[in-house]
Amino acid sequence: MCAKVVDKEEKKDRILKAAIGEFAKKGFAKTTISDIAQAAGIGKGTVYEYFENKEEIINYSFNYFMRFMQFDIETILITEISAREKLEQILDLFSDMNNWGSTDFIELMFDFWSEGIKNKNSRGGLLKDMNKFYRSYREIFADIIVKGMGDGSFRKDINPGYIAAMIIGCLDGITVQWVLDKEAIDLSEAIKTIKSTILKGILPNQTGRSVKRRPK
Amino acid sequence: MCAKVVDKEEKKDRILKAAIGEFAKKGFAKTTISDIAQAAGIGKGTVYEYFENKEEIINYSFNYFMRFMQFDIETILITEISAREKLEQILDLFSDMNNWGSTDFIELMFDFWSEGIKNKNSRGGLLKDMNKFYRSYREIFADIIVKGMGDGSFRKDINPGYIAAMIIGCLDGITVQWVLDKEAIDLSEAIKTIKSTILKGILPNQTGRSVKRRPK
Amino acid sequence: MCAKVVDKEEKKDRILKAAIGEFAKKGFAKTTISDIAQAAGIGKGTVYEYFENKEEIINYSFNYFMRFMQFDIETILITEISAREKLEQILDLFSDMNNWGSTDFIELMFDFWSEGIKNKNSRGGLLKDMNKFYRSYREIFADIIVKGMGDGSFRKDINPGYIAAMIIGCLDGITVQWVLDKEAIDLSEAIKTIKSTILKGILPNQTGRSVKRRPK
Amino acid sequence: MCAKVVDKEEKKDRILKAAIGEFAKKGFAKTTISDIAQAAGIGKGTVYEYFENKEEIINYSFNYFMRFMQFDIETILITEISAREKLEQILDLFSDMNNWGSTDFIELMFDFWSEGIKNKNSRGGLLKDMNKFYRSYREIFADIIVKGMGDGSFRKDINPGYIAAMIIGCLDGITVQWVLDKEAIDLSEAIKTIKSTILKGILPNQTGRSVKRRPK
DNA sequence: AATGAATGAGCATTCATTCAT
DNA sequence: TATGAATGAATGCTCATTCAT
Repeated sequence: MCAKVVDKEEKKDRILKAAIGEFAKKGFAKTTISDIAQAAGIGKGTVYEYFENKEEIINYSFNYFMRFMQFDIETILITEISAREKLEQILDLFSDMNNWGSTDFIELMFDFWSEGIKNKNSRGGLLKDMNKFYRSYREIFADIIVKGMGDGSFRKDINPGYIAAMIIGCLDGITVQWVLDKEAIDLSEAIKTIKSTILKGILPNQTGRSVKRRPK
Repeated sequence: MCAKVVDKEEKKDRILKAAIGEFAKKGFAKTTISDIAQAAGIGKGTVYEYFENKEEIINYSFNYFMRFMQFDIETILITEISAREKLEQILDLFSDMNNWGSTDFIELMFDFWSEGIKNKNSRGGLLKDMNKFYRSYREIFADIIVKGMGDGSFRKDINPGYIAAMIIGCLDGITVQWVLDKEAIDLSEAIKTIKSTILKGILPNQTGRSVKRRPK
Repeated sequence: MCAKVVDKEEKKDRILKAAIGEFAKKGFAKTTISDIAQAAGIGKGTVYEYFENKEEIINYSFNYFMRFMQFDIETILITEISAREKLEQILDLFSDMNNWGSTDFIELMFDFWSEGIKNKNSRGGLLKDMNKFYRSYREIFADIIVKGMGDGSFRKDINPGYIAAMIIGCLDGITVQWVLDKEAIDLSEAIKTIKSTILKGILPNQTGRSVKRRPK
Repeated sequence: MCAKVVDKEEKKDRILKAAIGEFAKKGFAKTTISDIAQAAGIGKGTVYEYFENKEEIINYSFNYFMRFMQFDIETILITEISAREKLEQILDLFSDMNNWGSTDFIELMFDFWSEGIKNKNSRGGLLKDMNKFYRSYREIFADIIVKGMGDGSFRKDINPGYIAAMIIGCLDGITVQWVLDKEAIDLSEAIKTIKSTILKGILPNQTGRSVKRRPK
């Protein structure tokens, strides 16, 4: 009776975009399918034509969410600069969050963590997606570290994977503190500290000079 | 005048303990008041004799939750050891989480973050409590840093508060990654990296000694 | 675009009718949404598709209730008869209540009064509706009185508005006594008394003269 | 263990007085046993030592309620004045309600009517009490009417019982309208109208003048 | 395909009543 | 007697999901 040719993927995207917007505003729990449908400009029932249930929307929305969170790391990665500079520039990117109008999207991260871990034992793809994301993120940092280790910018006795995990953890963790208590934490200042401290931690001792000065 | 005598505080505690247990298992959203009552071995209505509503239980449970999370930092703090050693020992404590049977309680942290931030605009005491906790935690670390800076163990050009925030953030952040993806992250290994990297980042350049030995 | 087509107003009416029936049987307090849904032959949740909450159902039901209570005054009003005759005929209508199978609906009036006054301080529309009804009712009677005053059927020294309020009050009040204690009050008899007493009260003095002037 | 000698009746009264106060403030439905106990300055459980259940409190409270409503009719009744004057003075008493600080107690009447009629089919004593009250009230008025009929103050062709019912109904009914819509009804003015209209309705025809003009 | 009307499982919360002390 | 802690039945309301159109 009612037929229409539709780009299914386009519409799915539209719903997801709407969902993320609502999720950011109210969190998963307080966002209803109705909210999402309305935000997407479609009928409530239509949502179920594209997603099995609310959980699936949440799961799918993670990748969409990451697009909002994504900093333009790519550009930095392909630039011809030293590993150390790459690292520094990427870290600097995070200070930008300071200038976002609201931290709604960042706060949504809490919901994803919570939801993801709850799906731990289910077939749920969310945790898998989240971990895929974290793993690839770690890899990016690890690659830089490895590169730096290779050209002597960084110490040789470090484990690139864990340094990567640590850097990401540091950023996540400081973001948590900042989002929860903006009065207590100045994000830029915090990231400056992270940058310089971690760099000192992975840069070779006294660089070449000291080695030269004090050869064995 | 002659009524059943009950240690209200003791009972409140019992309910809270039961609540935390249920929350850890199922998260806030999926834990019903009935669950809590049953876990506490009391009637549903009784819960409301001790708490206004579910939200209040959640709020109160944070402090209870922290007791579970609390590592025995106190002992380390009062021990007569160097700032550096204190720092190292405290960080080592976190590796213990590895040996906890389940990470249910740690995962609950996600719910607290999520719930706390949702109360952002309400009079809700949860966010306040969480921030109080984080602030005092930062202070503990900052005090150690300051001490270390005073006795020359640590560099003088660092900001103790942000170093503290960074350490805590690092631990939180790495815990997140570990909890989400235990296969990818070995907690002990990660903490070793954090420990050594941050220490290198805040320890003074080995310059002092070399300078002495080789003054200009 | 292609959705179930429902006459929302028709359905709202159906729910209201069911609600009124339940209310009449059990009163507001003891009527549950479930009762109403069941009586309307729909699901509990459906009720909430049409009404915000129970209070709204009560408020809306007043107008519906009045339809049950409404006597066919209109017909009398448009008939070409004297003011006095109109008044008498309208009062006679009330004797009809005698022949209603049950007084459940009349008794419901008590609930409306009680509920309406409780909404006194809220934005609640019930009291407003009730007062609107009473005001318009008074106006109807007042108009008749004024007409009768104009053509000399009624005394000139009476206040039509208060006479109207008195007549309505009389009817309400006698109904209360009758409903509460049918053994003690014979409605028809009571209304006869009201009719003749009030008429004597508002008819001009000296009926005797007219009899003399226009003897049969 | 806990013994105390108590005047049971005195305490029952205290509870009833407290109950009526709470009922007037919030109505039956919204008044909890807790409220009553607190207002009476006793424990919740103690209430049940004196009353079977909430319904019984309501039932018993009617007589208490009437005490608040009672106007000092007695004084007027025993005064040596004419029947007509008695009637007028009693009616005037009702104008006093105007000066009561609040109409909470009057509004409670709605609850009693509603509750009373609901007990219609139960053994409930409330309806019985209410009817007893109304019957005795009618009797008081009827007695005055009869007296007036006897001494020629009032017409002989009236039914004292129904005139009494009508007067009381009039007062009840006008009070309802006034309580619901004080802006629309001026109680004193309304009672003036009632007084003069009913009096004209029951006073013998044509007063002295017509008699003088057309003596038999 | 699209829709939104219909639904009922599920939950937080209230409160009259009981009963151990 | 007096009490208030304990209780669970009862209820209003929400919302994910279904399905007739």
